[in-house]
Amino acid sequence: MKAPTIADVAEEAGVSVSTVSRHLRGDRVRAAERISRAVAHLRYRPSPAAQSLKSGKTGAVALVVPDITNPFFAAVVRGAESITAQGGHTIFLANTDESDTREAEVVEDLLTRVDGMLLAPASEDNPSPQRLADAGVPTVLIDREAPSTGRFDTVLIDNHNGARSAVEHLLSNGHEQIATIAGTVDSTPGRFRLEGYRAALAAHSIELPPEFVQPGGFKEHGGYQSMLRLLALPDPPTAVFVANNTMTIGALRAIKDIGVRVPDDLSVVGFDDHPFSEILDPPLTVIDRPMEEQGALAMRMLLSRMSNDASRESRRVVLDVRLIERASCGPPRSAPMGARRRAAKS
Amino acid sequence: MKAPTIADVAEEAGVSVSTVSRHLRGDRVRAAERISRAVAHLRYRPSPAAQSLKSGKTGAVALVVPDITNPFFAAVVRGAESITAQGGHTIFLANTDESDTREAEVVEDLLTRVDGMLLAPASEDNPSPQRLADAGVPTVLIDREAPSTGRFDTVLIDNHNGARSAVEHLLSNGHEQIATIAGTVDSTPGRFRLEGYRAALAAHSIELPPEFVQPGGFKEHGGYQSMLRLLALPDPPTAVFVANNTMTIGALRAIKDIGVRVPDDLSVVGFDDHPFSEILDPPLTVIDRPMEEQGALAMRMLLSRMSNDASRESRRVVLDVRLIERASCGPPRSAPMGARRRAAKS
DNA sequence: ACAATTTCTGAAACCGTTTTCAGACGAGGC
DNA sequence: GCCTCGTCTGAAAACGGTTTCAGAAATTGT
Repeated sequence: MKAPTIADVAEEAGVSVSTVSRHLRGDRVRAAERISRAVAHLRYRPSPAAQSLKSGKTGAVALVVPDITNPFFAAVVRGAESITAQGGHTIFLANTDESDTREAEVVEDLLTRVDGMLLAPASEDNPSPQRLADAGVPTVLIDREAPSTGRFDTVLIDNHNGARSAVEHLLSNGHEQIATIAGTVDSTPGRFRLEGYRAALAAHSIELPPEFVQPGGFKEHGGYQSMLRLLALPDPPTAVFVANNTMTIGALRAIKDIGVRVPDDLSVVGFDDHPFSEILDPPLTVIDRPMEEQGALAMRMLLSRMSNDASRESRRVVLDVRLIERASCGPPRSAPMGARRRAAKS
Repeated sequence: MKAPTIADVAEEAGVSVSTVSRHLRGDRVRAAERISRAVAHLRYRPSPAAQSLKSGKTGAVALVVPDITNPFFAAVVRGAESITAQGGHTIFLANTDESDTREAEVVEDLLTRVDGMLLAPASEDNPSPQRLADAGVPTVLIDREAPSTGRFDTVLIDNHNGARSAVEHLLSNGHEQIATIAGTVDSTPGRFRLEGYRAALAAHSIELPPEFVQPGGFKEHGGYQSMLRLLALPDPPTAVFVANNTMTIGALRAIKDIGVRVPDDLSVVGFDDHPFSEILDPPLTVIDRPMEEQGALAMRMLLSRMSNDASRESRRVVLDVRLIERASCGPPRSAPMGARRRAAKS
């Protein structure tokens, strides 16, 4: 009923607790055989609480994400998990619901319970990373940077290039009226994906009305509303780059509700792939990235930071993304384009 | 740099550690004001390790799922998380990859680190629940039952009725050649969904060839292969009930690859809804269930079991499911079966 | 002002490990 | 056979809190 302690084992084996402890930690000990039997017989498991009290190590790592139901973060969790599965660390998971205040609470609570933390901050101007640094907790940032960049290990993806190549794909299809549904701009992915979009257009000297950048807040509902607004414009875009997966769902729902046809009336590129992308009609062209690898890499960096001397210079890794071409993009409708192009060039 | 202890606070406030401890636990204390200041000033946080060593409580709860990237389990995590967010428990998350041996390891490791566990066992004949019971860890089973049913708190959904109403929906559309892509049969959902399918057919005295039950193992690839086999049958079904979300993705991919039209050539019902279901073409008819609620309810039951006297009788809750009718089901092709059979063969 | 009562307080024991420190024991060299 | 050396062992002191216990201080009543 009640969990056996090391003293119970010692008694059953007829030795002192010190000897049992030593045997368990791998020292050579005369009564090794008897102790092992006692351990097995009593089903003894050392108390993690007592161990961490003594050692100062908890054997746990925290993983804090803004939204676990987002398939990207689910994949990150899985990637991170696959690394610790080997090495004896267990994972505390927490969800912040994209809220800075919730994140602060969660971080404050986890601070003392873990040896290190993987954190995807809700926003860039957010005190959590600093708090972790102050408390001396090794930290790796995932997907989002800290204000004081360069001082934290960080695992990012190439948001700028991803967005740029999405837009360039549309440009190469002949589009010029290209809108975007952007994420929250005070987050790293939101910021850089918007910049990439702008950079691609600027490279082709295309200027567009401000309504072509719609804020979607990275939420499905935001994507829905944004797409509705874009399609209601007197001079609507012929192509849209949607800056994340959940907004894409909303955007496609709006498209379906309105009855616009893809890619005939409108070309669409999303960000982040999903098994469903392939079976949509038409299959969705997206920017893909190695999600599980991002989580796994972050965890590896954290473990290394935790074991190696903690003062080594911090690293910032940027993973490559790639365009997966499917059928949601095509040339703009021929008739209006002529007029439009002329208008744009003159 | 190094974390302050209660002794540091006591010194700064000019009282004994006992007084500080009492104040922190809520007792009236004369030096309350001074102590609070010292706590704030030093940013003191009590050590969870020391606290649990003394109290025997860890303040943590484990949540063990077979696959975190499955949106259902992601939702369960979120639901469970939303409950603990209030009450001061933190969550250990572990993934078992649907493997019994991995689950045993994980459970064994977490056993000592938590006050209670939420577990979705990989299979029904699986020693983990028993192990938890032996160790005296309060446990609530999610979505899957234990062999010795009735001895654990369990939060299930009505798999049987879900499957039955899916098949009845197809029957009411005029189908008789109804196949199913089943999950793993040694899991609770797999078993009951298959039974529900069979019960619906039996109620209408319909007998079908054994090939109409295809094992898909709850995996996307299994769904893909199964659908391929069904469509290659000399006398293929006119409707298919797919027993979970990931297999449905695979099945739809197969349908797309082969070029079969839904619902004209084939009607499809899936199990578990998803935001994508609505934007598929055609939108997918599914059995829906309250996923987050399932997680939240399980967590509530666990917390109650942990606080209330642990020996109260165990409860088995079965949540209702409902059919969401969309456009992936229609009447079978009007042409008589005979004609179709001939066409397929030639 | 004094006794009886209540409220606060600090010292010390305890939770289950690990680790230091001496000391016990056995082996080997002379 | 005795001494030295090395190996193994157990007692005890941490780790950082909570809680018991007894005593000190404050409060109350007369």
